[in-house]
Amino acid sequence: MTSSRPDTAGALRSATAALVAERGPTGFSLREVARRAGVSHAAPAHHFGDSRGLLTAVATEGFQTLSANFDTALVGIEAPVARLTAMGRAYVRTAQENPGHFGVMCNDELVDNDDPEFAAVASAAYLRLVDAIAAIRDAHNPDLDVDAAATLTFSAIHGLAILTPSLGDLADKTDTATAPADDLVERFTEFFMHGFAPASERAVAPGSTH
Amino acid sequence: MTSSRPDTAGALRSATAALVAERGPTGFSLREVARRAGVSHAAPAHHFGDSRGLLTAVATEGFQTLSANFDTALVGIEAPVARLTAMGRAYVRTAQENPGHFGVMCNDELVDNDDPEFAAVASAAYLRLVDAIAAIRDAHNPDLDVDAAATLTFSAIHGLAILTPSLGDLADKTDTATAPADDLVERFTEFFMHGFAPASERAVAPGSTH
DNA sequence: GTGTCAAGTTGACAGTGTCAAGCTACGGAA
DNA sequence: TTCCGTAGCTTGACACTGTCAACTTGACAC
Repeated sequence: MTSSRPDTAGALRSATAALVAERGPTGFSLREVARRAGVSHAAPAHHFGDSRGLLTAVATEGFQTLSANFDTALVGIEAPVARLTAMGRAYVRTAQENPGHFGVMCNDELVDNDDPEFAAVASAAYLRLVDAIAAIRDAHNPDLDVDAAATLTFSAIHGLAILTPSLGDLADKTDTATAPADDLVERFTEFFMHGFAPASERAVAPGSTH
Repeated sequence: MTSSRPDTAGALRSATAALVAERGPTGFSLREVARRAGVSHAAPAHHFGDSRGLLTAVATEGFQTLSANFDTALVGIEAPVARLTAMGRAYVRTAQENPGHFGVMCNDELVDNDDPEFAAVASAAYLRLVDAIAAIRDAHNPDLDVDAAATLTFSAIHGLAILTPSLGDLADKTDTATAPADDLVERFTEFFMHGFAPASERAVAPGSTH
C-alpha cells in the first residue's frame, strides 16, 4: 500500500529537481514547487523546514545517486588508473543526467552543510575519490600526496562539470577548441597520471588508462 | 568636477560587491543595494536594466581587476612554468580579495554571457591562460594539447576557488588534510608540469617552478 | 468517547523584481 | 527669452516570494 500513499515529500523533491533543471537554482521557488506537486504553498515548509532544507534534501539525493553510479561504473575494473578514469566519467555523466540535483549539490549558498545526512553522503562520495587516489599511490608512486591530489582531481572534475556550458561559449569567442566533457575526462586523467606516476613508471600511463 | 557628480552607477556596483561578499549571491537584492547606495529602489534598473544587468557589470569589473592582477603578477617573470604558477596565485588571491565580484563572475545563472563588454573581458582573461600554456608547449612539449590543458587548468583553479570553503569542511569530516589555497596552487602546478612535460624533460620541472 | 500527533491548509505579513508614469534639471534650438 | 527633448531618478503599483501562526483533518492509542 505504499504506492497509494501520496508521498508528498518525494513529490516535492522531484518537483524541485525538475524545476532547478529547467530554470536553474535561481529560478527555483518554494511556491512553484508546491504548485507542481499539487499541494499548498506551505506544505514544503512542513516537511523540510524552509527552502534550504528542501534543497539540502535534493542535494543529498544527488550524492546518493552519484555514489550508486560510482558503484556500477567500477564493477570489474581493477587497475587503479582505470578506476579513477571510470569515476571521472561517472561524475560528469551523473552531472549531465541529473542537472537539477547537480545545480544544488556543491553550492554552499543553497545547502546546509551541517545537515548530518547530507554531510554523511557527501563525505562518503569524497572518500571514494580519496581511496581511488590512495590506490594509485600504492600502485605507482609511494610519495604521492594523496590529499593534495584528491583536491586537484575533485576541483578539476567539479570545475569541468560546472563550467561545461561556459567553456563552450568561451571557446567560440576565443577561437579555441573544446572537446565534449566525456573526452575531456580522458584527457584529464592522462594529464594527471603523467604527473602522479614517478619517473620510472611514467611510460605506463598512456596505454593502460583505456 | 567629475568628483562632485554622484556616480550612482559606481556606487551601485560597489554596494553590490559588498552585499554579495557579505551575504553571498543568494542574499543579494536590488532594493537592498539601492538602499545602501542611498537611492530609490528603481534606480538600479534605470542604469543596468535589471538585476542581471547589474550583476553582469560587477562581474565585468571583476574580470578587469583579474586581468590587472595578472599584469602585475607577471612583470619580470620569464620562465613559462613560473608564469603559470604566478597566474594561478594571482587568480586565487584575486578571488580571496574580491569575494563579492568572484561570487558572480563565473555564474551562468546570474550573468548575461552575451553582454559584449563582459564577453570581451572574460575572453581576454581566458586567452592569457591559453597563452601561458602555449608558452609551456613551446618551451617544454611540442605535442601538448594546449586547449585541453587550458581547460584542465581553468577547471582546476576555478574549482579550487569555488570549493575552498567546502573543502575545509570536507577535510574535517573525512579526516583528510587540506592545505591553504595558496599552497595548493603550487602543488597543482607541480602536478601539471610533471604531466605537461615530455618524458625527456620531466626532470626539469621540480626545481624550476619556484 | 478523549487525547495526541502528523499532515496539510489558509491567511496574513514584510520583502522582492519589474513596469509605467511622473518629476526635475540641464543643454541646445528657436 | 521660450520651448523641447533627454538623462537621471523617484513614486506608486502589481504580482510574486518565503515564512510564520492558526486552523482543520484524519488516523491511531487508550
